[in-house]
Amino acid sequence: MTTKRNRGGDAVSNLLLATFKLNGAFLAAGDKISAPSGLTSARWQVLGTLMWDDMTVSGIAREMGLSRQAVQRIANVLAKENLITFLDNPNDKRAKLASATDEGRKAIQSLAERQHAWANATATGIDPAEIERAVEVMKKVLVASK
Amino acid sequence: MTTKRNRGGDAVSNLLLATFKLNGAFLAAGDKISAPSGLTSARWQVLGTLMWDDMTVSGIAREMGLSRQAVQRIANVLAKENLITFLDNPNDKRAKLASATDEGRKAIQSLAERQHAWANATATGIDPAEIERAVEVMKKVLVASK
DNA sequence: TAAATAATGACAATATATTGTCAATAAGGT
DNA sequence: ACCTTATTGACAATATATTGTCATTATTTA
Repeated sequence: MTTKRNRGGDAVSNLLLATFKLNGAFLAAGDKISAPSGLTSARWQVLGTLMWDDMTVSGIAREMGLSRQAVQRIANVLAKENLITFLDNPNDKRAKLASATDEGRKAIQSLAERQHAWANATATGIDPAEIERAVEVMKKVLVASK
Repeated sequence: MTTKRNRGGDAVSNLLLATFKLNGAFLAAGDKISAPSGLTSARWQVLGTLMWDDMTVSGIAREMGLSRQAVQRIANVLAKENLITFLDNPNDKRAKLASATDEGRKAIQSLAERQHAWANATATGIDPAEIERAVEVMKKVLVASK
């Protein structure tokens, strides 16, 4: 006797497909939005994380849900482009603090306008509460999927 | 005067972050599920698309929302591993039909049990209707984001 | 039917991301 | 203090995915 998916299992499977597609679409949109600033979705995300707080690479990875090494690679690229710098971390000799430079902050700020316009446009015609509920469900599934 | 994100725009931005994280978690889960069959998330997805219908590489890409070349690469790998074959397509001399071999079908079937168990387990404790609503919202956003 | 346009796979370059290993450092438990 | 365990960045190998170009084949349009 084989295990069958129940209604919940089917729903999760459909959520999986929807997530893959939406992920691709969001990445494409992000690349379009960030291209004029010389960035990409991935670099924008890492740089954006550093807008308010200096953080270690490992910390960024945890916050973003990516592997440490993926973020490390991006951070090294950003450092080479002088969008971030690494500051000594008094709390850990290994893990320096990544910190956005003025140039990096400018790059992010120049994106904000386009990002806001895109996000607002994308949301038009959809009940915001609906989207917020969807996000809550996704967070639940995220925890349960592990 | 700069454009500010409204509630909908904020919601879409949060959806974006949730989508990225869930995408990563689903890929990790998929790799775990498919590893015992010698597959990965990506290969499983392409192979799975061919369970019922033979399709061209371009067709698979459209269905999956990936680039043509990404699917082409995976399909070539699957062909090399004898999990799919390319059949002549009477309708198009360029685009052969990718078709799952018996070996490929067996690989997918051996995954089904584990996938069902995972999907059911992931869904437990969450109202299926909630997940279904979330999927509908994501589809709406997918269309709007382009 | 002829010509313009689009779709397709091959090929290549590049970006993104995971996994694994290693040595250095940190953190926790005894 | 000591020892075990965990975290971290460097390095490397590999998988995933996009973008661009090209020649070939299909499709649409005039």
